[in-house]
Formats: sequence, C-alpha cells, structure tokens
Amino acid sequence: MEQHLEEQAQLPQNIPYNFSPLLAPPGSSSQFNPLNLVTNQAVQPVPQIDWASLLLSGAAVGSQQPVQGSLMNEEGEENGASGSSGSSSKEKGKSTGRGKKMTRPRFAFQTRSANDILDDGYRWRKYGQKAVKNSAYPRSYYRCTHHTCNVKKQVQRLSKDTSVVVTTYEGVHNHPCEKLMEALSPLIKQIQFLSQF
DNA sequence: CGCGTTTGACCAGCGC
DNA sequence: GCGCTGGTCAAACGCG
Repeated sequence: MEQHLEEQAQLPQNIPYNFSPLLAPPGSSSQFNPLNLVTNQAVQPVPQIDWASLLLSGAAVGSQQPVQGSLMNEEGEENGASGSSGSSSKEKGKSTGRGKKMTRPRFAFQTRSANDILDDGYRWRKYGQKAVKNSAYPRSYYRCTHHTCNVKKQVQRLSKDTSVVVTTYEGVHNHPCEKLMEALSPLIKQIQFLSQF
C-alpha cells in the first residue's frame, strides 16, 4: 500500500495554503491514509504558516472540530485497516507494544518547501529515522520536547516530487506554543503595564 | 554540560 | 512460522 502513496498524493497546483482541504477523497474512504491528504501551499522557500492560530485552535482540529478525514483516530484507522496493511500495523504495534493504547488525533498535510522541518513554533526532538519502502528519502520521527506533551510528528519527503514534504502530526499539544509565548510576552507585559492606569 | 541528532538494534503486526 | 516493514529505544556523538 505504501508503494502507492506518492502516486496517490497528487498535488493540486493552484490551491492556496489552507487546512480546510484536509478531507479524505470521497471515493477512497477505506483506503484513506494521512499521507494522502493534500494540502498545498504556494512554492515558498520558507513556509509562512499561521501556526499560532492553527495549532491553538487547531488543537481543535483534533478534538472539537472533527473535519472528516483530516483526523485519524483509532476508529478511522480501523476503517482502513484492511486496505493499508503497513500504516495500520504500525499503530497496532504501538497499542500493544511499547506504547500505550491511546486515541490520538492525527492529521497530515503536504507543503512545498526546501526545508524538511517546518517551524511550527514548537520544539521537536528527533528520535528516529527510517528508510521507507519505495521512497528515496527516509522518514524522520519527531517528538515534542515538552515534558508533559506527547505529540509526535513524522516528516517525509516525496521521492517523486522532492519539493513536497509530508508532515503527519499525531496528538494535540497540551501546552502553549513556546515561540508564540516568547513572541507575545513583550506585548503582554506592555498590556499589563498599560492596564495599571 | 545540557540538549538535540544519529544510527543500529529491537519489537510487534501483517502477509505469505 | 518466517520474513518484511514500520515505529521506537537508547547509546554514542556533536554542537553551542
């Protein structure tokens, strides 16, 4: 199944960057895979993404605003379990193996970027890298460095279109964006100062 | 010295 | 049951 991922991930050429298109193709419900999700952005060397609103409200994306197909949870994966042997096995492996069985929202998107690592405002620690079948590029595994946060993400570059990076987020941050807080702290201080009068 | 990356080993699930 | 594959671990290493 993995061998077709990149073939299925056709990039619409003129879609502006937007998370709303994160929908499973209507006819591919049973074969749905996060890597098939297509969200594109204009070709930019450095992605300009409104991560703050995205990931703060966007946690929402995970739990409160279930955009169908943009999320992967246990139920959704069971739907596609028979079709996608590879991607489903890894989840089951985690549930019964070292990892804990948790229902974690997942969403994936593609970006055109020269950088594999998108600066989403959070700090990530790389914990693994694997060469995946039928892909010239390895898949990298990252974990949020926040001690109470267990969000993971996978980053893989398409071999057929090396300008496209597929990022899969798993879980929802349970802490504010550090860089966002860092950026806002002077403003907050100023507001607090002014509010004294 | 602390933090992050690299990388080989290990584990579990699936298909045959 | 065996091999393949993906995901994770953890020790070693590098960098600021």
